[in-house]
Amino acid sequence: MLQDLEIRHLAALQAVAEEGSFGRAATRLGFTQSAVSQQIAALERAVGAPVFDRPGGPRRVELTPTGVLVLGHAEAILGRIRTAGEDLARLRAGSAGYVTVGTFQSVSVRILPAVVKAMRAERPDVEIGLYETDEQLELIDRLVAGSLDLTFMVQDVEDRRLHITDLFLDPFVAITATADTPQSTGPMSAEELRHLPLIGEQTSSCQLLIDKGLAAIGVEPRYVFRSGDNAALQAMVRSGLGAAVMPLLAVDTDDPEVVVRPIEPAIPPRPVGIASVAGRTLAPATERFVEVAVEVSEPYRTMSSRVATRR
Amino acid sequence: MLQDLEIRHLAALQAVAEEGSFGRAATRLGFTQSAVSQQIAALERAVGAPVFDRPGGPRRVELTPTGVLVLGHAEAILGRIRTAGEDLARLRAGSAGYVTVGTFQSVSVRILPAVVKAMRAERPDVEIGLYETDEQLELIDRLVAGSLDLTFMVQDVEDRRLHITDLFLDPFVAITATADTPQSTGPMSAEELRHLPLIGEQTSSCQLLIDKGLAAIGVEPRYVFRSGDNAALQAMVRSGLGAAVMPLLAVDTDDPEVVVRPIEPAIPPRPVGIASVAGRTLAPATERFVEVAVEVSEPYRTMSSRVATRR
DNA sequence: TGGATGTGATAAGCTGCTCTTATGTTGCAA
DNA sequence: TTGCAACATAAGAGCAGCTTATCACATCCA
Repeated sequence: MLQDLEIRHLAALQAVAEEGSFGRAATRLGFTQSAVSQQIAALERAVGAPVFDRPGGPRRVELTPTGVLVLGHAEAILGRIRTAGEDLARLRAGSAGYVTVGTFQSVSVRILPAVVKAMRAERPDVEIGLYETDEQLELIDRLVAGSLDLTFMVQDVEDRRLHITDLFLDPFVAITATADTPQSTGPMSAEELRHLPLIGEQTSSCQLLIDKGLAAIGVEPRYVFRSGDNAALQAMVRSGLGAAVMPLLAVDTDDPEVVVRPIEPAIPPRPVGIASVAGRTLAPATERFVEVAVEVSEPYRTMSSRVATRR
Repeated sequence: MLQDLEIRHLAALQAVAEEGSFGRAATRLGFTQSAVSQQIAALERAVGAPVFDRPGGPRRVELTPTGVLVLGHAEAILGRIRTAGEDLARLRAGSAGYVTVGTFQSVSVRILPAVVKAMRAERPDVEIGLYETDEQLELIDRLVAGSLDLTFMVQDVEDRRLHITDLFLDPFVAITATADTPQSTGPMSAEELRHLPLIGEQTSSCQLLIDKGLAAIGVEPRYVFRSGDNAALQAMVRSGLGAAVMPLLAVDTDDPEVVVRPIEPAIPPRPVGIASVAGRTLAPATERFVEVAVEVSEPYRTMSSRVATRR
């Protein structure tokens, strides 16, 4: 019975309660008195009891206790609809919303701070949530499952479920301790790599790429230490434990104690992109996030081409 | 545009979101797939954007960001309707609700405690609000204005706006200090009253009734003290300052230091009743309050007839 | 690769709701 | 009593929304 309630009935209830008259309420709503009368009758049928006392004659109609109760709920519902409209307007304008983004270590450190800063400056009401892991498959699973709107990723696989926006090519470089690199910083040869003790990541999607790349140029790496943390890895190199092959993005290039050297012959750079689920509608704020990510990674596009093409 | 939203559309949105399929949602709602498809289309027209991504084929349809937002509001609204139904059921059963009652001093002390106690025992979820004043016109104004559901009153006027339930006749009696009343407690004669110093109320609707009644039996009262508080008044009598003419209900008959005596010839008792606004629908809890008031004042009906008929 | 299956969209037709217009009914006021 | 003002009700017109039937499309499996 209550299922037959209609929003229009609730609006009529509110208007009549405020005006104290079916006729005036009808004028306000743009209906005839008869229509409002029938709407209230329908509402009373749905509710199962009269909502107005009609004293007859020129006196105001007044709410019954039932009417007072229903009006309370009606105003809450009508208010909800009003705020829903405001929320929709903000969502449409992209000025508000949630964006949940998957990320991994090197992006978190080099790219994300600038993206988040730009978004906060441009659209302060957009909330950004982050989820970081170096397991790319987990990022993709979460993206497809819907708990992420976007995720940064390395495009090492084709996945037709994803729509990927390219950001830049991140070349693999070798880093060695400055103290252990007397000669001028030329490229690192495969021959040299073959004999150096290496420091690597824990087994991860990135490390697999590195090993595959090294194998392609005939290097079977000899790891003497592994760490899951890029900064720790670089500290090991700095202390002279060995060299490392890392994606450029993961390297702190401001560190004077290490030398960054391209690898010769180059191994294929990892393409970094940002992915959404193919066919899924994105909120404007989310689409803007992608654009901002493209803008912010502009320097890495030129830099990577500089390093990558220097072979 | 948002005005075209219908509750049925919101229910469809919720069902489809939960089922992940238009067809299954339709089954659940008792419609055909086509109907649900059209309902969602209508909702999307009202909202101005798609609420579902339809991947095509046997995959689940998924909410867009707009859909997530609208669904949030939809569930709030549907929840409101559900709780409205529950509230209505309770109101209908009379097991809950607000009753606001006007009262005056003597009723507050002698009648109300028993009524409130009985109501609380019988319907613990009914809330009772009280408003007390000895200005009867104010009680009636508030009742008619709607800030009171009921009011206790003395029926000294005809008022066609009110619907009055009789409770009992409250006789006027004389009280004198036990110490000053050596002879056995016979009725108080007009002659005796004429010579006694009297203690009276402040000018109030009740005091006016008393003076009118006394005038009718040829007594022009000589007041030596006035108080607005019945207990204070009785204390004055107790201390020997004079006698008092009071409605029986206002007298603490358990006080051994005062003697309660009928007046001879009797002056017309005041009829105590409980009033609601004529034509106004009362909540079941409110109607029950009136019934309980009638039950509780039963002893006063027999007592008043006992005293009043003894003339 | 091609058909079977499952899914949503769309067209057509019909039902029924919800308006409007017109009139009835009721309570108040003069 | 009459007149007025307000809500209720009846009847009809228009249209929204449902059902049936069909299309279009993607996946899955042989």
